[in-house]
Amino acid sequence: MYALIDCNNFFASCERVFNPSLNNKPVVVLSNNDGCVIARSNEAKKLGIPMGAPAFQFEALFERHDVAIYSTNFALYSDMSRRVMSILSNYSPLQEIYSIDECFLDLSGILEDLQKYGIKMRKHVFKWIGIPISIGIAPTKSLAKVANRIAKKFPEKTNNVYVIDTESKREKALKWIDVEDIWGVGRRNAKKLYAINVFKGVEFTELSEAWVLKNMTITGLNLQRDLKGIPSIEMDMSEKKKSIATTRTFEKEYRSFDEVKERVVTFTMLCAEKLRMQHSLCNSLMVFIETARFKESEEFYSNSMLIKLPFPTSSSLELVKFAEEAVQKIYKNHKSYKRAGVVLVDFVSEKSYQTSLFFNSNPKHKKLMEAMDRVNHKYGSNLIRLASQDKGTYKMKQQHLSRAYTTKIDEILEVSL
DNA sequence: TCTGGGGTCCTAGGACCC
DNA sequence: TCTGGGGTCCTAGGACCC
Repeated sequence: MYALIDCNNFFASCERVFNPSLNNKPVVVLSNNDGCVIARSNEAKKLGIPMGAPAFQFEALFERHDVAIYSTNFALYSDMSRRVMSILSNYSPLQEIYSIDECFLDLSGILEDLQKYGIKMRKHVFKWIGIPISIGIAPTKSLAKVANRIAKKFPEKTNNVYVIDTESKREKALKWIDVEDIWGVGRRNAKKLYAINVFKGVEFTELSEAWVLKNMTITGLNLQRDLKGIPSIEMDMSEKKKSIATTRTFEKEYRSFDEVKERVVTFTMLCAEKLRMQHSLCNSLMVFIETARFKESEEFYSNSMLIKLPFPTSSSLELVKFAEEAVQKIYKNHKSYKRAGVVLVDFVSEKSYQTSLFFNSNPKHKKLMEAMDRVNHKYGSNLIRLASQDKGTYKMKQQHLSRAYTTKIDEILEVSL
């Protein structure tokens, strides 16, 4: 059996932990630059504020209903996540951290009543961290997702824990769930399914495998089998990321190459630091820039460049050089840039990798980077930086930022990068 | 005035090989 | 009337997730 544990309205719940006066009140958390709504308390959901809603369109409604508004505080949320995950890891040796607020546990070999086991986890996390969670338990991962949805939808009846452990419960659950609400069925697939009169989960499981494979690829077929109760989606316990990205929408539009370049350099520095943290080297680097996509008065321009590196590296100095080269090639004059990003891909382990006959990463950089990371970690991530980085003079719009209650103050600054 | 950020996996088609 | 067959690797783009 697998459990899927999910924190309820995670970001909003994090804010509530440190400000209990928000309990029973509508709370929303906004994306960077206070742009979109990215988390809502149940009360806010009831007011009809949709996920991803542009904040400026809902200002009047926020005002009218006295909605508590927060800027995104990732230093806080990621630290709270770490704590929740750490507690949950006590309930199984096999934990897949699926996202900042969700994890799967493999419950094989747990002899206790699983409903009680789930309730125990819930109480434990709430008592120690103050975050409410919901738990779905079932014979496969996708069914655990369905069970979790039921636990959330009927909190009183289920105590926020629902177990699918019989064939009749599985059928009942699949008759209940709409096909578009199934994990792995997005808008596109839902449309295809509606077109052939498939609306409920159970109808999806009755489709021929050939149809599913043809129209929804192997991913869809694995999902279908998984929902039938045949485990077809494996646990993924790997801790290393396969790509690392830093992308930002700017607080204003940049017209000069130097401004755009400085931001790209800083993004590369952040990516490189994360890359070193997981002891990987990367073989490719992608840079993209784009103009304001919602502006009708100017034509939208977006371009990207993927650079295949001559050698694998995690040196900030080397990666920055390639990133500058890339941004130079895609930057066009007389445009106003609103967003840019850097993505590192194609990783190898720093412990064993193929060296090149002719070119290799400068061996001196390894120690330099180690020293830099150590200093920046201890004294704040801006202490040692490249001259070509931005000077931190730009300011992200964060009018409603809470404190980094559980971490150092300088990590707030890191978020603003 | 104002619309986020960070991931994973799969596939078709091109380029190349013998 | 008519021009082979069998592969691999890479990449861009699509679809999905939170």
